[in-house]
Amino acid sequence: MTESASDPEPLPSQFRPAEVEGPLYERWVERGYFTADPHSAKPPFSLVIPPPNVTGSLHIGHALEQSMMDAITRRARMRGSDVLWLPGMDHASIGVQTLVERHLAETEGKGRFDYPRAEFIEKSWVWKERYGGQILAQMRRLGDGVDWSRERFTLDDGLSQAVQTIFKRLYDDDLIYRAERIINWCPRDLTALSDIEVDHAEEPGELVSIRYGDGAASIVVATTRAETMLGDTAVVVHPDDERYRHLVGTEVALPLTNRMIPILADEHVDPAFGTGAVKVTPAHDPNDFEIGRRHGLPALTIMNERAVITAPGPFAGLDRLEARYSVVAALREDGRIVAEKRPYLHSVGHCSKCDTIVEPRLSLQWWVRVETLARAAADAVREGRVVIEPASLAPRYFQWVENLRDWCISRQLWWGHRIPVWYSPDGDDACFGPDETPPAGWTQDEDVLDTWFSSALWPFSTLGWPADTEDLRRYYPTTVLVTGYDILFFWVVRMMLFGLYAMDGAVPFETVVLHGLVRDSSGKKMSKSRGNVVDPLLWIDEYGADAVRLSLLQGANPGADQAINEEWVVGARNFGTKLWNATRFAMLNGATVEGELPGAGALTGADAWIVSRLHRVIAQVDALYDRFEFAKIVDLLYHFAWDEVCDWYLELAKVTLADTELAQATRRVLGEVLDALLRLLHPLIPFVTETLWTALTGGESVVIAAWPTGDPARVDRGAEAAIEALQAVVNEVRRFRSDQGLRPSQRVPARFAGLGASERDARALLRLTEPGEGFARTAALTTAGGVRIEFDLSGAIDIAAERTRLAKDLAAAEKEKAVNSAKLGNAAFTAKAPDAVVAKVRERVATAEADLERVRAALAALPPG
RNA sequence: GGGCGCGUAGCUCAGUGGGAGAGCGCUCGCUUCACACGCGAGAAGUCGCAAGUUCAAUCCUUGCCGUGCCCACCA
Repeated sequence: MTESASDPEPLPSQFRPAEVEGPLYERWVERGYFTADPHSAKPPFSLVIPPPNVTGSLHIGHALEQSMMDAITRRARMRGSDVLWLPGMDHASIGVQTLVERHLAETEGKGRFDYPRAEFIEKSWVWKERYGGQILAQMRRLGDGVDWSRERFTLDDGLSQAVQTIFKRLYDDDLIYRAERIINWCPRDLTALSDIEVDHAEEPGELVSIRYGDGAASIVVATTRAETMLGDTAVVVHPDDERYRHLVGTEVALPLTNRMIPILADEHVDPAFGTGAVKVTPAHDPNDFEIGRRHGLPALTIMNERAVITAPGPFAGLDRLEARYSVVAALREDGRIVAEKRPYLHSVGHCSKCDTIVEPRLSLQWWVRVETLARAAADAVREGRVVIEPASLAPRYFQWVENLRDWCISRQLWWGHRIPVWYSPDGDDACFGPDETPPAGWTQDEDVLDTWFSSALWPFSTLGWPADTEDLRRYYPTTVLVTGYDILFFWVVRMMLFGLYAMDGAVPFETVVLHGLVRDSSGKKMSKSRGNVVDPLLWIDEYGADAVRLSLLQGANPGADQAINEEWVVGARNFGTKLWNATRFAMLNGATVEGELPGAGALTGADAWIVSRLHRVIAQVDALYDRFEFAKIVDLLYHFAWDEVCDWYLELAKVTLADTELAQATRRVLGEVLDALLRLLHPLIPFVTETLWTALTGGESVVIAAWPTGDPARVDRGAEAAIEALQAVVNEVRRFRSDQGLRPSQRVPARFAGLGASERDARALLRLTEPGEGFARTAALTTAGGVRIEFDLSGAIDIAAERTRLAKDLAAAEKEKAVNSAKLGNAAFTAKAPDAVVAKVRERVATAEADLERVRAALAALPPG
């Protein structure tokens, strides 16, 4: 840095995000801008962060989600609300436990069961501190205006009390129960999983057909899981299936064992599939379990929790996949394999955390009875008490909530909320609340709760529930929830279930704003295996947080996935630089926010125009915020700032700034427009706007500045029309100059007719000088406004090029006239089309005729040659 | 199998029953006194295909093709 202390420039020549973002953020936090005040007279506006899992670091999707929330809350704050954006993290029970186990295996070579439970949990807390801290640091880098004084964690004391309280309430209401059913079991993580923690994938397997029994009493069944036959307790056929009618009620010998099993009839069977006969393994298949229950069949468990065969015999001790191979081999040897289809493509469920093939397992677990809760959750949305944005995603919500099955909430894990049920030595069970003490000698259930159980309480547990706190009364229901559509089922639905239940029918949030997934530049899903994952922090380091935020919001169409690419971020960074230079120019030229802005009638030319445009834009931005249309908000402000303010207004201001009479008004308008523009952009790009706004206005912080108000009285149609006419002339002449190969710097003499007060502006923008002595007309240009411009090109004009271009214009105008005249000639059109449409077509014919006129005149004015 | 969505410029995406748009990329020109992370000019699309409704279809309806997602089932 070689800048001298007397450097007259109020701003350095370039914005350096890395140097200013950190200090700016810490100042905002220290000054308490983000701290909610329940005693404030302002209206409350609240939202809770979807708590990131403490499994690692933030990804680009978090950056998008938090950019949206930050924009929403910063604007709400500027609009005069008492804003609470509550931050926190989720303990992510199975997610973290899996990672900790993996970490311990790598570092200490030990498994989970090599540690006492308490020690394992201790190690998990160490993990939480490490990665949780990383996540919080990333949120600060992004600029999240969260209330750090209210940060929560799903496993902290208060939230644990909330979990225990609602568990007991549900238990007492008979909405939580314990039952033995088939659940999804991960043989590696050794825990039950809910349906949505299982990912299904089409995979090649085998379908083998096996003959059970012999001779006339035999029946052929097909299976993809031959090893489960060891636990078969029946064969079922469809009751109407003529092929097997004679066998129903008889028994058949189960191969490889000495057991006789019944052949039964059940509606579940599809006679058209396979042989129409199904083997039934009630302990290892959910459908078979239901069949078994209907017919009172025994359920034989033939595997242990690690999916190793326990059924006595030659297969005992084999893993399920080894057993499958061995069982088929043994059957083949017995001549019982009738058919084999391999590969056979079918859907296989995998543990969403460790990818192990899940094993349906008969198991005693805790369940939430969802029927009544789900009905209330559906009603709340149907009745409009909760609004889903975009509305097009509401069917997804209903599809889920209306087909919800009871929720398995117990997990055979250690990291999480332990189930608050105790058992007496006699085996009785009872649930105890946070302030109750179980009788001596009773022991607590070993299992913990599904991580989503505590997440479901997040909108009110974080505010102090079950205590009747000031925060809870003021900030519940929360105003808006921002989250990905992919989490609708996991989280949003469950918050609805529990929120309505715990809060006596009060919804957890008034609006759900759903965003899509951030994908790579060609629209592919980001994944570690593809190697196309981008780390938002790397981009923040290189281009600044504002650039990353803006590039993400620029693509954020409601509920839709978006592609992201480094080039997008570069473009967003460039926009920040543009703003920087525009503000720098304004300040170097005495832009001011002091004093009253001259009234609408007192402004002239470009000053009146840009103020008018500003107020239109403010109104449009407000309307777009109401629908959370971030991509459109960015588009609108981007083009207003770049095209209108920078490309046109600043250039026109250069003219008036040189005029002693007009300069003062322009300095004030410059200050006014940039002040408002920076406020409008602040929720999107907080750092650069803060730097520029404080420099421009001398104000304390744009964070606490007022959001601009659109004033219809400031809209000046006359001023807009005048500048539009000027723009038409300037564009036309620029095209002429470019076609003619005239250097931008070359000053060209020209004579105007018909442009009036804007002539000086046009001359300045176009570098046209007054005609001097000996001005000889060599070319004339007329424009749509009836303006005529004559050039003295001293023979330098490329007449052939100009003639070609004019011929092209002529053809376009002729076509335009023909097309629209034809419409007017169509009686059906003039009779049935709305008057406004007909009038518009008439106008287009008139415009085309005028264009024809001027192009012909221009052609005629061309010198021969 | 059920449901939802998408197919618009080279790429990523907006959009509307009545004149096809943006960003990036591309071409040409420019050290024009805020900015080359810039300025100016320009090229580029049978709006997936077909039929229908309509005075009028990129937009509405139906079918087809392609593509993505969600749910269920897959013995």
